[in-house]
Amino acid sequence: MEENSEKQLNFLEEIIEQGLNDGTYKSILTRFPPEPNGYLHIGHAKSICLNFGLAKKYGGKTNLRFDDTNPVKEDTEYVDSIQNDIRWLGFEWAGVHYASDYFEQLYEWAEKLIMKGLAYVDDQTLDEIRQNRGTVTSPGKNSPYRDRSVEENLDLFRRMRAGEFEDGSKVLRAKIDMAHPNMMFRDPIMYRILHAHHHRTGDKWCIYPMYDYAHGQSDSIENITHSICTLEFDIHRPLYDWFIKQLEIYPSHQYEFARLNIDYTVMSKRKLLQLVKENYVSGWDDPRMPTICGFRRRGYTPESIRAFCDRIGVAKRDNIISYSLLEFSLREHLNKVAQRRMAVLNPVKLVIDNYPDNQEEMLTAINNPENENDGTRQVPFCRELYIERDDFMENPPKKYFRLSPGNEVRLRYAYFVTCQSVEKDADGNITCIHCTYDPATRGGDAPDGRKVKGTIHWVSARHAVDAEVRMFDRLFATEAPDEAPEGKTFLDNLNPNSLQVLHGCKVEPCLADDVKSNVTENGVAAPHRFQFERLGYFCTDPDCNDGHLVFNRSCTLKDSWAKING
RNA sequence: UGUCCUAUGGUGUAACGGUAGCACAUCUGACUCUGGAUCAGCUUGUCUAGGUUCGAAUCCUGGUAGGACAACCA
Repeated sequence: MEENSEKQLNFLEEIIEQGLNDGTYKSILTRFPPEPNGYLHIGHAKSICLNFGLAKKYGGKTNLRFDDTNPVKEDTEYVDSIQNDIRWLGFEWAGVHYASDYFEQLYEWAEKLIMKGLAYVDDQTLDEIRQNRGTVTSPGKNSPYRDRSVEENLDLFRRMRAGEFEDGSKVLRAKIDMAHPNMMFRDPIMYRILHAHHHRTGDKWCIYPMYDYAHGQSDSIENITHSICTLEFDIHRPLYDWFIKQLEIYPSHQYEFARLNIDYTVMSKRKLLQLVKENYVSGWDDPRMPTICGFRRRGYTPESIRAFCDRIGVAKRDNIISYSLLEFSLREHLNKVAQRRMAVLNPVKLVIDNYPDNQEEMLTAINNPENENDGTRQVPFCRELYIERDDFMENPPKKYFRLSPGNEVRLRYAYFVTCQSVEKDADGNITCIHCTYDPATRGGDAPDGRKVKGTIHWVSARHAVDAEVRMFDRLFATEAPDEAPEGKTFLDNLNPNSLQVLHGCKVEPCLADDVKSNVTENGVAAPHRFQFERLGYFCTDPDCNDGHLVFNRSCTLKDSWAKING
């Protein structure tokens, strides 16, 4: 298995191993380069796991670099959240860098390019530049300012920096080829004038470099060996290489992989921002959001997200991963580590008529059958209990193993009970189920060896604690929410039932104590996670306070009854 | 009438000229004090047409399909 997985390398691992073997580099240095203009999402997690994971695997390092070349969109709120999320995922960077740290160097290199006759100041308007760029199938036209002298360009560029010109009145362009079949080469803009306050450099600059002029050089300055990015930058690579070549600086190389897509969700920062800003969700960390902080609040573990990223692989073809793979990764981890508790989400009262009214007892429950070290706990039991409404049917279909008139089931870790009768209200709703129990089955086993097919969970009505439980479903109702018909947008694909809040749920009393301690994960606050038996995995929400318990459903258990039942 | 990238089961991803494998999903069965977990098993795939070769998922050519590129965004 080990041997096998070592042999089956993805294309990036092959590139790295080849470079290591032929001595192109002694060790590798990667970077994760987010723009601080939004929160990280699961797609970034893929990139993080790749960049940090690859470096780790080959004994290299990874820099965190904020690509902060557009002051109007960026904010320190985002740089904080990004660092938080990377740490929580379990990765540590070698150094934190900012593209803005390199503004001075970038500026000097721009002058160098001007002096080599490879850059010029263009006075055309935005519109003119657009017009003259041509289209993908037709060549562009040279700017009338394209042949200014080196001296004039230098003078103008220095005055741009000095703040003599209005926003949008001039740009610095690389002088390449306005007829190039690759649009990226049609005299790409290197600098624009932006009299805007930058979150780090303040008002020092009024000209800011464009992505193409900043990214490769930033990689080069840091001696990044492998600059790994998503496919849409593929077409930028020749430009990336061009600047490095003309500047005669360290040759970092760019490699592209296909970004992550998951069904029933959207992955664009712009759309996620819109969901937040227009209040379709409660915030960036709404548990329905595909953001890292959303998944964290939903109860996902760093381990499960890393396992997911491992499993989806990496290649260059477009892909849409099934959400169920994410849930599988979560269940796989939580099944091993989450303690079990009993909680009744939709309670109906059950009375054991032959159990003495004045009697109470404690029963022993196993905390986690997957981990003996988690031990056991005591659960209070008495004459009156709550069970799940779904666990009783007056007229059950075939193969229904749960409680029904005359049928015997096991109350988990407690007793066998048999349903004798039900009480109903005027509308015919069941208000109370009457049972008798067999005292000999204490703990859940029958000394006479008789078996029951069904085991149901319960909580003592006298001891239960109230809780609010938030049931989440997919945020979008359609598999590919980005694909909206004419006149519609992705917002029309929102699932109106993505959140269902349940009040008056009844949970085991010990949960009230469980919730009191603080949990951190890699230094970041994290929720308590439990398996509510037979229901799914749930975690505490930050909205919990002293008198009020709030749980989020992270995911359900696999439910083969639901399948049978349709 | 552009340049570039991509094409393997339902979904992902391996196979590097020599037995198409793995995971998820699906379906069967076993087991079970969670209709969970676990275990065993079944079904399902090389876009297409040529070419090279003893042999092609793999190399070559054409086609088809999908994607990226025409922000003073990244």
